Formats: sequence, C-alpha cells, structure tokens
Amino acid sequence: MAISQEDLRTVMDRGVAEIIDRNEFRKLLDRDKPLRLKMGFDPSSPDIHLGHTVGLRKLRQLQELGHKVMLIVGDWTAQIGDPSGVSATRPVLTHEQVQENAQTYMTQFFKVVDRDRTEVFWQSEWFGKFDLADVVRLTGPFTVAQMLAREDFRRRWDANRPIAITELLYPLLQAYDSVVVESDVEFGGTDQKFNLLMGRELQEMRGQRPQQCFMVPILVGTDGVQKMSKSLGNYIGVDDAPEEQYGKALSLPDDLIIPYFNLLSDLPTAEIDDMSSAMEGGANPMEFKKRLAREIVATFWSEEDAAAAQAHFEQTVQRGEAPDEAPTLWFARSDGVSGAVAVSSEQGGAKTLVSLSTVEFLYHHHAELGLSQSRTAAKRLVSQGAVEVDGQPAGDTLSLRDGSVVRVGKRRYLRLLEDRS
RNA sequence: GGAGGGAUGGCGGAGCGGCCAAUCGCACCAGACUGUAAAUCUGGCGCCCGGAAGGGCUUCGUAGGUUCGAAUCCUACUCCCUCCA
Repeated sequence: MAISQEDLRTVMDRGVAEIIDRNEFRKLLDRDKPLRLKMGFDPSSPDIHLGHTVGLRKLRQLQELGHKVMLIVGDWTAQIGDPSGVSATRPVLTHEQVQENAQTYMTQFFKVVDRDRTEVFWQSEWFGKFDLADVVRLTGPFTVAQMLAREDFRRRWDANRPIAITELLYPLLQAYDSVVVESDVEFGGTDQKFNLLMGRELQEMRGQRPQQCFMVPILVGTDGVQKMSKSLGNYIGVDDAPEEQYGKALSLPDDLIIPYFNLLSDLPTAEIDDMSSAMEGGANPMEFKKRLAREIVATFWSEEDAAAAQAHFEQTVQRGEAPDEAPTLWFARSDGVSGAVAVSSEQGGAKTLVSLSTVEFLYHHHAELGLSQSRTAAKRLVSQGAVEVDGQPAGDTLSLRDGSVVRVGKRRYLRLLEDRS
C-alpha cells in the first residue's frame, strides 16, 4: 500500500511513545493487505477522555490509510481488573452493567474511530467456552518469574502485598485475544507494554506472526502535572458538553498548548511549530489556547458547537454575563406564590417579586440551581457573598422582577420569567 | 491449622475515655486575583434552629454492654489484610 512520506511521519512519529518492532511495523504498512489493528478495553469504567483519544486518533489515521480496527470488549478481563497502575480491588460487575458500559464506551469510541472500518469482538465469544484444559494450555508455558518481570507485580511482590492469581491471568487473557483476532498491531498506552508484549509471545507460541506493539504517550491532565485520569479529576471527557470541554481546555497551563496540539489535533506540524515560536516571541497564549479549545470541541461535536462554546465562554467567563440558555424559572402571576417566590407589588407596570429570603429561595430552587438540598449550604453561599441578582450583590432578601437573573457562584444561573400563556 | 493487624466523613489518613462533628491532605464550594473555569491566597466543607452569640439532632463496620461521659474500654458478629505452616 502506497503511503506518502508525510503520512508516514505523522503515523510513526507524532504522538508515539514506542513501537515494537519499529522496522517490522514499517514493513507491514507497505503490504497490500489491510492491517488488523487490535485495541481492547474493559467495560469497567465507560468514560473516555482525551488521554484515551491519543491512541484512538492513531487508529483513525491508520484506518484512513485503509487498515482495519479490531475492537475487543473485555467482558472477561473486566471481571479481573487490570493490575496496571493502581491496584484497587474492583467491584465485580453484573452482566447488565458490562453491557451498558460497553455501549457507552463504544458510542464515545466511535466519535473518533471509524465505525465502518471496525470489527467488534466480545471476549465471551471465545472465553465463554473455555474449559480447564484450555486454561492449563494457556497458562502452562508461563512462569511466575516471567510474571514478576512486570514492574507492578514485582513491586507488590517485594512489598509483600497481595497479587491475586486472576491478576496474573489478566495479561494472558489479553494475549490470547491477540491470537484469536490474529492481530497485526496492538495499541495501548505505555503502561500496557507488558500486556502487549505478552500477546507477541503467545502468538509466536501458537504459530502466528507476533503482533507489533504500538504505544502512545500518556497525556498530562489539565492540572499540567499528573496523567489525565477521571479519578484525579484533571480530565476532559469525550462526552463532556461543548462548553465544558472548552472551559476545561482554557484552564490548561500554557505550556501544555503545544503538546496538546501535537497529540490531539490534525494541524500540520509546521503550523504548530509556528505557534510555538510565536508564543516564545511574546504572543498571547490565550489566542492559541482558544484555537486549541475550538479544535477539541469540534473533534467531538461540531464546528458550530465549538463556535457556540467559545461565545459562551467569552460571555460568561470573560465578561461575566449570564448565558443565553440559563435555566428558567417560570412563575405565574396569578399564583401569588410560586415556590418561594411571591408577587408582592406592581409598580409602573413592572412587577416586583420578593422572595421570602435569599436563603429560602436558594433552598427551594436548589434543583434548578444545581445546589445541594440543605439550608445550611444555602446560608453559607449567602454569607459568602456568592449570590447576585442582575449583577448586584444580593442581600438577605431578594428583589426580583420579570426577567431577573439570579447568579450563584461563578457558574450557576437562574432566569425568572413570567408565564404569560 | 497457628499468630497478629485493621474497619473513621466522597477518598486517603489522624485520633485511642471528656478539650471530638472529629487534626491533616486530596476532592469539592465560595471570595480575591487573572487573558483563563489555571496557579496563588483567604474562607468554607454532617443536618436543623438562630441576626448573632449560641443551641439541638444524627455520625467513626454491625449489635449489645461498662461508664456521669465512648470513635476511643469490654463482648459477640460481619468483612478486610499480613506473617508462619
């Protein structure tokens, strides 16, 4: 398959941590047959964030060169829990949860990867009929020492911390997947190295050409320090709303702008380099960051959504105005009382609504405002000066009109409108 | 089979009879500052009453008990972990 020099560089160098074996992989790209690209996931926590998309984008690039993705739903390995990284005991998932998580995952997965060039497998297709003889045959050739070669096993072993036998099984199951789908290349983060190499080994034992291992770098999270992860809260989710993604992207430390462009956008490398030197020359990073944020939103949503998210950001954060689409609290004049809002007087055509008190208002409308249902919490907000009405700090009692906007903290708004219908 | 350690707020982790609604870190919320929802600083962070001072109620695996008083002591139970074999 003919591949341009530029594509080749993009595929093999941009956003790549390590390829084993690099030369082999290079040769495979020149073959006529589409490559079988393997990518597995455990349906244990279904949300995909930007950190995952670094690898997914690679898959996409290769799909566009004509190759095919084998997506493996790890419904068996999910039972075990990947010991890579943190070794917390995971709750065993029910069949329904697994199904559900897998669906969520795939919906997000296919925001980046081309569904038409993807084949989906479930581990249960083969492990469902595995018997003890198969297990013995699978585990037989491996030794404990081999397993202890892996860093996290080794560490726990040395520290006398428990290692479950099923955990040792994990890499083997993953390796077996490679045999079943006859994977040519398996993708994963650098933390997957051991598991990926296991696949190579097992394939060779079973008379297959060993897969290449393609490792992508771990993405640094929005805090600029630790790797992006949901549990650390420094992530941008694929499924986050456009404004959410945009806002989170803008909160990135400036020195992450360039790496993010490299790993998460299709902008030509030359253009990225230009930005880099422009910033070194004193250009305001804000503009580039906005561009980055737009790129990100557009990847997962659309250009229009990206533009809207930017407008939203500029309006609410930079200018501190209420968003157009603030939740609305409708009140009926005839009610007299709607929730905690009471119509108290009408002067010169403009009705004035007066709440019982600011605290009561927040308490009664906690749902619309996204607050917790607690008077104490509402009181705290009031005493902290977090409440304002139409741009003016609110006192102990609110004075509201048709069209008033109540703002709580930086990001919560509630618009009051009379229901004239 | 034997010996030992442990279960505390969303998480991690102090406390080991009154000064504990419970140190501290993370997360979270608010304020200030900022190009930024970052960083930093300040404050807050069980529920309820009160303008406030303050008061009340429910929490430290579960169930009982000792005590004027228990997250802290005792008993039983449940679960987790480590070491020896």
